[in-house]
Amino acid sequence: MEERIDRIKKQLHIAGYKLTPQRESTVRVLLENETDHLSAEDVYLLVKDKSPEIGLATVYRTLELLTELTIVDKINFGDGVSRYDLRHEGAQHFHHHLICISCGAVDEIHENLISDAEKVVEERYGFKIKDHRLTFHGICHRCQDKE
Amino acid sequence: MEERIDRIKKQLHIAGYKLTPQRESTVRVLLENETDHLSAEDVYLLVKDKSPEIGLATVYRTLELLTELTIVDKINFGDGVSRYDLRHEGAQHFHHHLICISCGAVDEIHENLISDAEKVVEERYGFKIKDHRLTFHGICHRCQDKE
DNA sequence: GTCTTTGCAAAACGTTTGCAAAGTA
DNA sequence: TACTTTGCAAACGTTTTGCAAAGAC
Repeated sequence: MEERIDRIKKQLHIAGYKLTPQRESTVRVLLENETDHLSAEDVYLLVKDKSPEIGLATVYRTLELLTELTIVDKINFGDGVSRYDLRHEGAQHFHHHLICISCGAVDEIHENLISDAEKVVEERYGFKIKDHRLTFHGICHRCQDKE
Repeated sequence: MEERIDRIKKQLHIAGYKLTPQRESTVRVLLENETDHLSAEDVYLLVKDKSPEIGLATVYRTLELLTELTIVDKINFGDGVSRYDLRHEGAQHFHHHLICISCGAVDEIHENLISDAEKVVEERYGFKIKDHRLTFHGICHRCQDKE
């Protein structure tokens, strides 16, 4: 936890930014809820519990900054809000998501499922890949068991 | 063109809806701009050229309806607007996208690049896939040539 | 003292909704 | 007639912005 905060602090400094108390609170909330997919509002409410003076705009600005530095990834599951997901330590690729259309759960897949696809895209389409988004929509194993 | 309109008309009728002039204009715009990735506003402006009386709300309602019937797919490239993409005739899977972070171009890939990944997801994660979204972000071949 | 960051409120933006009028079977 | 669809304007929810105050180096 503390090492990860430290590393993020360094990343900010290198880019010319400070890890202010508000930014640190925001980062901590993201770290403590790493498997969730929090919206800016979600983050704001959680940060507010511990630092009630924080403003929503600051949370938005912090999330934008973290996105720029690829510390978090901004994702959109099509429900009208952006969600923010910490990029995993040393992961060169953004993980994939399984969205259950029955219960709404969002599960993560951390193994790389598309290295073959990437090869095709780079070689056959001459496209230099920097990032990707892969999301499956369907029925999760829990909802299938219920039936 | 006309056959595709007819087929969509039938799909609407089966589901209990009519192909009104406004809906037809909207569908025509989508067909005429099939490789683009139009936002609701884009569609509205194009429809307005030919049918100036149409309202933006009608376009939104039509696009929502077409999405429900899986005639179009609603996609979100993370720029704050939903875009609408005609599902290809007989395509059992939604196509993939290459987004150039240099020039903003969005290219489509119609071959299925992720059948292996889908197998893994279904078998190893017990997830019943209904749909997917795969987008690559990077530098397109045109921008690479420019350098 | 300069430059960055913050909180607040207002504004902006895309999208949805209520409703009365128009259209359709 | 009963039901669907439309256009308009207003409302909505999320995100961004202007600005003066506070903070950091």
